[in-house]
Amino acid sequence: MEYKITERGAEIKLNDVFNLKNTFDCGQCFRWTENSDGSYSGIVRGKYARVISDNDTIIIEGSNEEDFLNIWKGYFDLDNDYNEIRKEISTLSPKLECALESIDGIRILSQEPWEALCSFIISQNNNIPRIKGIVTRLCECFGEKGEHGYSFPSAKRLAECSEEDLSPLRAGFRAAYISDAARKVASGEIILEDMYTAPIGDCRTKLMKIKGVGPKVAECTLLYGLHRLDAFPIDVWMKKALSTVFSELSVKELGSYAGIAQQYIFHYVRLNHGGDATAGNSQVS
DNA sequence: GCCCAGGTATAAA
DNA sequence: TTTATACATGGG
Repeated sequence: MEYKITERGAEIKLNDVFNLKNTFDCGQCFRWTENSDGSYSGIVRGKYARVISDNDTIIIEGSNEEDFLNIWKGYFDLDNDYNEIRKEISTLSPKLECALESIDGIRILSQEPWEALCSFIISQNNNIPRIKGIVTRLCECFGEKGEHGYSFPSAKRLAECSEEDLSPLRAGFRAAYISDAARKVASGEIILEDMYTAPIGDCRTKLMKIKGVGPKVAECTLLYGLHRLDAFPIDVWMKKALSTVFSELSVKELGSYAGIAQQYIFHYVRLNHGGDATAGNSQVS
């Protein structure tokens, strides 16, 4: 990865691919919006950027060098070479090899831990358009207004809210879960930042003390919010597909890139099983 | 209208 | 330990 800073922003030359659509619209994040020219706009840690993809170059418009190094490089996981990761994973199984080809250029974002936790609490038994709507209203109601939009509200800010205060979100039964998560994080009962390095089993256990956080939300929080590539949400919600399509694989075999592998598997199953990711029945010879 | 959403809490088997 | 249901809301 090489980068240079121009008046336009940060320009990055990659060894691997960065497919914006596959990355931003796959359900790992809910705050990026596509522009009419195929670029995407979003706000991370209160900083706005517009991302443009041009072959092996991506441009993070609006980023200076400091923000590139402190925010965007880590957020977009630019130090990881996904070609190398793909090679490593693809040796495990021919079926998995197909999965890897089916969804090229996806990257696992390293989102803000609290935003990820909150977003995936909202995501349960919900669809992506509505998740985005609730998250948008959450930011508009309780985030800080900047030049280009709102930041994601802090746990502290949300911990101050009653459930009635959260009613404009129209989050349904999830409002109580958001409150409980905000209180536990704001009080220090749960320290998300420790989970970058703590044993992953301990992280799961702690996260699941929050009301409304089960195995799936916990894994997603770890994968997308703490960049734990060893987290593996697919293992807990897509057992059928995993057992029928990739029965020969285990999380252990997928190694430290289990999270990335799960993204490929998810898209493969969606593409090859009529969009029903939970089906996984008999279509594999 | 009807079905259901990359789930979870709760109450039974 | 596994299996069934309710849950708030609204997208398609």
